[in-house]
Amino acid sequence: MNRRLLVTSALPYANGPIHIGHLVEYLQTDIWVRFQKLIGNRCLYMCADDTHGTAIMIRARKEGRSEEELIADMSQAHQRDFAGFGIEFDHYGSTNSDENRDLCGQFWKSLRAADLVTERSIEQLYDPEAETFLADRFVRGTCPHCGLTDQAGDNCNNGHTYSPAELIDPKSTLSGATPVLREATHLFVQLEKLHGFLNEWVDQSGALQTEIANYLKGHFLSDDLRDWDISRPAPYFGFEIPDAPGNYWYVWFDAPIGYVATTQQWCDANNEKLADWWNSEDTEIHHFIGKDITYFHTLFWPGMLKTAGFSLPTKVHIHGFLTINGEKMSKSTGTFIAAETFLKHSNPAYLRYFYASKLTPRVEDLDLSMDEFVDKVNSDLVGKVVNLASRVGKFANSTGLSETYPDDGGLFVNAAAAGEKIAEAYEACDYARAMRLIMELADAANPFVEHAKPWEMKKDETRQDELRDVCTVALNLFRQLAIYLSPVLPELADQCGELLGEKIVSWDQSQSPLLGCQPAKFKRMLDRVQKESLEKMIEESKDNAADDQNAVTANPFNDSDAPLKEEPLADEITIDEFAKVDLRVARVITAEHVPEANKLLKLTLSLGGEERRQVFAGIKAAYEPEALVGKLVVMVANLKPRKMRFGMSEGMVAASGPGGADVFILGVDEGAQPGQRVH
RNA sequence: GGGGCUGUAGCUCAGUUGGUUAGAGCUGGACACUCAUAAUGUCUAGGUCGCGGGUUCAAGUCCUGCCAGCCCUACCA
Repeated sequence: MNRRLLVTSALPYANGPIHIGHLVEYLQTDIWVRFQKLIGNRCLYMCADDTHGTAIMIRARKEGRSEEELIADMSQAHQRDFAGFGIEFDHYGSTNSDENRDLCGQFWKSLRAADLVTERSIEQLYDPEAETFLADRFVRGTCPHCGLTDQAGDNCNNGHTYSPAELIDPKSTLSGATPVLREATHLFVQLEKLHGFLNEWVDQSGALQTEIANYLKGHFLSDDLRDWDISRPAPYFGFEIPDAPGNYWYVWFDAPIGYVATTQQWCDANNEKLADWWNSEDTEIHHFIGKDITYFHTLFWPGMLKTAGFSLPTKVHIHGFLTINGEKMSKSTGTFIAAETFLKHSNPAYLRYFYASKLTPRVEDLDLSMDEFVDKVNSDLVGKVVNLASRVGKFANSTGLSETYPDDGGLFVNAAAAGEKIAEAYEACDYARAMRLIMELADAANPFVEHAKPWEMKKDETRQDELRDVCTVALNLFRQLAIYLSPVLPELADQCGELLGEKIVSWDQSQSPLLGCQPAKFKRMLDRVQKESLEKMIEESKDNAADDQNAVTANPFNDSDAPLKEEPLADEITIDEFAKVDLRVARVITAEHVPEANKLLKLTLSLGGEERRQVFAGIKAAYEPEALVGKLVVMVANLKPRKMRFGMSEGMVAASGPGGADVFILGVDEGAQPGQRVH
């Protein structure tokens, strides 16, 4: 009996482009959906752009255009990237749609009716310049516990946690303004009232991987569930709450409802009923998400669905993050690779196969090692699979395929039988296992050609029937591989279909051989990965990141680019070379004018204890001597002493600026000790 | 600090309900072949299955204690 499946991937946020980390999820989902369709299940793949929230509002403002323009562009870019990787949605929507607004209203009414909504006033930092409330990540300042500067709004690098209101000298990252504390009324969902339901769902439904169920039980469900802050005061880019004017639904309220709204749009266009998909015992709902958004999808979302009377997820498939060469993706090392950049330099089929070969049903991070990537794609895909077709393709074009399937020592039957296990692996999202099983078949197929020696038959007029039989076997074994791989490599399946004149549309085609047909002229199917192309990809990603960095960090403070232009960066040095420069913290003990000098002050610096250095510094126009005494400065302590007209200068005080009155001595934060080295 | 996961050949991993000399692919070495995208085939090398106890006729496989790595979360599990 055929199943009905509704499948979603998390909605990508309209604040940035798709990168290869995102693609783990969309490819995992796409492969699953293609597999389901191939085995004959009715399956819809729904996705949309997640468009609301402060970040979008701010970005649009910065770019000087409306939010609608921004999200329209972003949606187009996202869909272009997804299409480039062969990710095929049945419908791609947007959370900023009429359908979504209506459905949000419907969910909201249910929450009200169930008496789950409560109201409370909270204090939050407010940016008076940008005229908006600030989420924690939009505030930076000094940690109230340890004094570290430029720390995030809720925790510092030393591991202290605090509320943004406690930050010393807080600054808004949006405008650079000092935020003020303001009170605002927020609406909350009392999730605790659904505690019993959630306990049971997490424990009994089978919708969650066991490690996730354990995590939820230990982490959240063991205690009272906190109220969920579900509204944001104006200004906010989103939907205004109908019965609470001036308040907007928090982006995490309307985002998952976007799954339903997108289905609604698809239904309207295809003359189907929403209830058949979101309110039916006969439809399974499968969400694919990353581990970072676990609790939105496993606590709030089921709670909302339950309350509003929709079907609960049959399964929430949670995956880990992508690492590259064992490390987190990083802009500076060029491993933060945009989908677009990847497509420019490489073939999406490679990434589809590589991810498939690494994905398991567990919540584990997936590592993309460049060397492994090259090895795997070249030896598995090209060496074993594509090469199988390539080595008999030309012969087959002249011989055609036999009318009856020849004796192949049981290879075809064996591979047909393996289909069941492979299908089970796909179903369970254990693609790594599926790929392993398929490669075993490829490993068995190649020796057949080797031992049959078709090239000898080719030269002998009397052995053309034998040659045709070998081609028949080899191409049918290849076709089985192409069918089994088609969820991962749809293009290869198409090429196989073209070669043999029968499109691959169903898993069942793997169970019986194709006979008596005339293969088309053989065309090359897949090139080997060039390592150099990956290197170029990484180089370009570095450049992109550098551009980004400039765009992002320059903006909020409006820093000019003139200083850097006037004095460009020096040649790169190694850390060893840097280590030769011994910078030390020093305290200014005395500072006096040098009568004969125009620009110099004579300083005595202490490196702690009895260590003293006399330094002449060209800062007369910028600093009064009295103001310097007692100050901590940074000096170059191992600079070769230089004899000046006024005496020996035994080092340099570090300062920036073009000179004259514009000189700025480097200070050191409180707590530093004279004599400490600067690393 | 707490929770979870992992630790098997140089690398990536399989090892079913404990049962004969622990497997695959890649890499390395030797040879062969030439149909094929320097692809392929045959042979071969390489492991005290993280370490120590225990249960058992028998443990990579079960129990226990350590050690290491990763992930999550932190004066709340």
